[in-house]
Amino acid sequence: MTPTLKDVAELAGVSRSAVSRTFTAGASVSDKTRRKVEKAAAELGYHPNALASSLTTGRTKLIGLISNNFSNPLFMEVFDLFTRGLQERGLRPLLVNLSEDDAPEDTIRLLRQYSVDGAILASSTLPLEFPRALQAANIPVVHSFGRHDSAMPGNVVGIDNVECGRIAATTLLARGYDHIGFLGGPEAATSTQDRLKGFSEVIAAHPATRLTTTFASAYSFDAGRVEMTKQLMTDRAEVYFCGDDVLSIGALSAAQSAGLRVPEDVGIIGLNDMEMARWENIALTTIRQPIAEIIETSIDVVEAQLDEPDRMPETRIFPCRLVERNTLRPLPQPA
Amino acid sequence: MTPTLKDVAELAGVSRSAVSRTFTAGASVSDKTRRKVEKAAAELGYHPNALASSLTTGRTKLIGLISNNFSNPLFMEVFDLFTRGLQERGLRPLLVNLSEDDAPEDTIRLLRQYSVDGAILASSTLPLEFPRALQAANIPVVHSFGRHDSAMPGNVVGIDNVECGRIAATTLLARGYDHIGFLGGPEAATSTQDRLKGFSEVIAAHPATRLTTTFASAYSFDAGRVEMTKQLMTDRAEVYFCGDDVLSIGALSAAQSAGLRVPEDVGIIGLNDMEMARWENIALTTIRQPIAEIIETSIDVVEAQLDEPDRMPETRIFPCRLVERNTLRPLPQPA
DNA sequence: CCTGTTAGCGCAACCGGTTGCAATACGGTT
DNA sequence: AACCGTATTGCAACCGGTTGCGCTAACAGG
Repeated sequence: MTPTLKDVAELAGVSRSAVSRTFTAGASVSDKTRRKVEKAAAELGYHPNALASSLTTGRTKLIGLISNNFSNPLFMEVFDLFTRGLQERGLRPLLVNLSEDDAPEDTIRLLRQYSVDGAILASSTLPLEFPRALQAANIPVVHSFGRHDSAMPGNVVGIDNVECGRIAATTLLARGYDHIGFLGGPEAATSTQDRLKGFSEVIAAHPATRLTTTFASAYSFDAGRVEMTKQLMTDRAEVYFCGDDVLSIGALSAAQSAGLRVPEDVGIIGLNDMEMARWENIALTTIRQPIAEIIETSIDVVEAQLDEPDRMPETRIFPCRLVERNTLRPLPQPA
Repeated sequence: MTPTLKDVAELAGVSRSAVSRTFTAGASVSDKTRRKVEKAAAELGYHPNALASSLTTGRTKLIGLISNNFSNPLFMEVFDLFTRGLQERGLRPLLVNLSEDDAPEDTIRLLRQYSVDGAILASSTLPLEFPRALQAANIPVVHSFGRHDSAMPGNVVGIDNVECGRIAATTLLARGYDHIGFLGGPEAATSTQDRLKGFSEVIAAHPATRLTTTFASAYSFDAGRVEMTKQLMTDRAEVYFCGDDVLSIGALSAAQSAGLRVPEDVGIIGLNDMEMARWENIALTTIRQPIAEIIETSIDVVEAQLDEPDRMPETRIFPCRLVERNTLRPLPQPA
C-alpha cells in the first residue's frame, strides 16, 4: 500500500542503499542521485518508516510520557507543554496513564516493547520506585515535579517543596494568622511531606502559633471539599495552606457553602498557580510553580541523556514565588 | 542489551520460530517446548519487541490520539478516558497536539512514519479536512465530538448539536426570558454553527423574543470573559447560551466582576457538564454531553475498523440532557 | 508391523530499513 | 596515457521478529 524504499529505488534506478542515504542526514550521496531519488520519492509519496529504521539505528524518537494525574486540570497545561516541546524536537510522546495499582515492571515492559528512547515521569505523587525502576532498567528517565532521591540519584526537575512550605508559612505569619491549618495532598506523596516539613519548621519557631494538620486523599476538587468540610465542622483554623490549587478551590467551595466569607472568615493559600487560580470568581492567592520552565528543562535533560547515556544524573530545582490575589487577609499596615 | 528472540532460542535449545510461536496466540507449539521457552524467557527477562513484529504483521497497536484542544480542562477528562480505554484493549495512544497552522498532510506523514493502526480525532473544532484527509489516506479514523459530513461519510461519534441548540432555546423560553443571547464558540467550528441553527430555529418561532448573537474566539475562560464583558457594556441580554462550560465560566466571572448577580441579573447556560460545572462556587446550569459513552464508542468504532478495514463508516449520535444548577432563573410556578 | 494422519518443528525468506566494506567512478596530476 | 586519491555506489548482512512450507516424529487404526 504505502511505498517502500524498494519502490523508490526501482523507480529512480538506483540501489536501496542510495535511497536510504538520501534520507539520512550526513550520508554521502551525489547531487545527481539525490535529485533522482527525491523526484521518485515525491512521485510515490514516499516517507521513510521510522519504526523499521529504528530496528537498526536503535532509535525510535518515542518518549514515554507517563502520569497518574489525569484528573488534575493543571495537567492539561502540563501535557500541552510537553507534547509541544517534544514535537518541536522531533520526538513523539507515547502516553501512559498510570492507575493506582500499576507496578513499575508493567510500565517498563511496555516501554521496552515499544523501544522508547526515554521516558518522562510527570507527577509529584508517584512513588520513588518508579523513577528508580526505570533508571535501573537503563531507560533514560527524568522525573518532572519529582523529588531528589539521595538513595539513588536520578534526573529530577522540579521545585524545592520544603522551601515552598517555608514561603507559605512566612506569608501567613506576616499576615498575623495565629491558628494555621495545613491541608495537604496525599500523605504518602513526597511533595506533601516536604512541604509540611518546611511549613511546620517555620511555624514551630513561633510558639504562639497553633498548627493543625490534615491531608486530602487526592489532588482533586472533591477531596479538597470533603476535607475542608470536615475541618469546618471541628476546630477550624483561621487560614489553610492547601496541597495545590485544585484542592484549594475545593476548600474554597466548602467554605462558601458553609456561609463563610473568604478571606474575612477563613483564608486559603494554594500552590501551583494553575490557570484557574486567576479566574476572577476564584482569585486564589497561591505559590507559583514555573511549570513551563520545568517542562522545557525536563525535555532538555532527557534529550541530553539520549545523546549521552552515561551522563551524570542531575537535579534542577526552580524557585517559586507568592502570587497574591484575594484569598488571604492583607498585610497589616505599617504604623 | 535487552534479550532478543535469538537469545531465548539459544538458551532454550529451540529454533527462533518456536520462540516466536510461543508468544503468538493460537500458534502451534507443544507444551514441552512452550515450557522450555517460557523458562528461558523468564530467566532472561525477555519480552517480544512490538515494533519489530509490526514489520511483518503490519500491526503496531499504536493509535494516533489527535487533538487541538489542549487548553480546555474538559479534555483532561477526555484524555483520561481515552488513554484508559485504549490501554485496556492493548492499544497505545500516540499523542499529537495540533497547532492552528498544522496541515493534515503533516499529520498523515507522522502517522504513516509510525505506522499507526488507526487514529482518533478528538475535537469539535477541527476543520472537516482533517477527518477527510486521514480517511482518504486509508488510515482508519474516527472523529469524536465531530460532525457528520455528507460530502464524505466517515466514522463520527458525538452529539446532535442542532438538537442541543433546540434544548437550550426551549429551556430558556420556558423560563420566560425575552431577550436571549447566543455566545458561541469559534464561529468557524461546525459545532457552533449547528448549535446556533437549532437555537435560532426555536427562538424564531417566538417572534416576541429577541436574539442577540456573538462568538468567542476560542473555547477558553479568557475568551468567554472578554466576550461577555463586551456584551455587558452594550445591549446585554437577560440570559446567554454559551458555547461550552469553560466559556460559561469566563462569562460568569465577567458578570460577577461587573457587579451583576447570577441568575438574578443575568442568566447563563453552558454545554458539556464538565467536572468544574458542578463545583459549588460555579454551579453552572448546563447541557450534559455523555463524554464517557462517546469515548467508549469511539474506541469501539476504531477497533472495529482495524479488524475490518472496508467497514462502512458509521455515525453514532448520543442524546444530551439539561442539568439544572444555579445559573438560570427558576421555572415559573404553575398558577 | 505397516500405513495414514496430524501435530510440532526448523529452514529460509521476508517485513522496511541501515551500514561496513569492497568495488567503481571521477577529477586532477604528471 | 597512466596514476592516484577521494567521493559514490551497490552488495550483502543485519536489526528483531513472523510465517509458509516441507520434514520428522508420534500416534491411532487395521
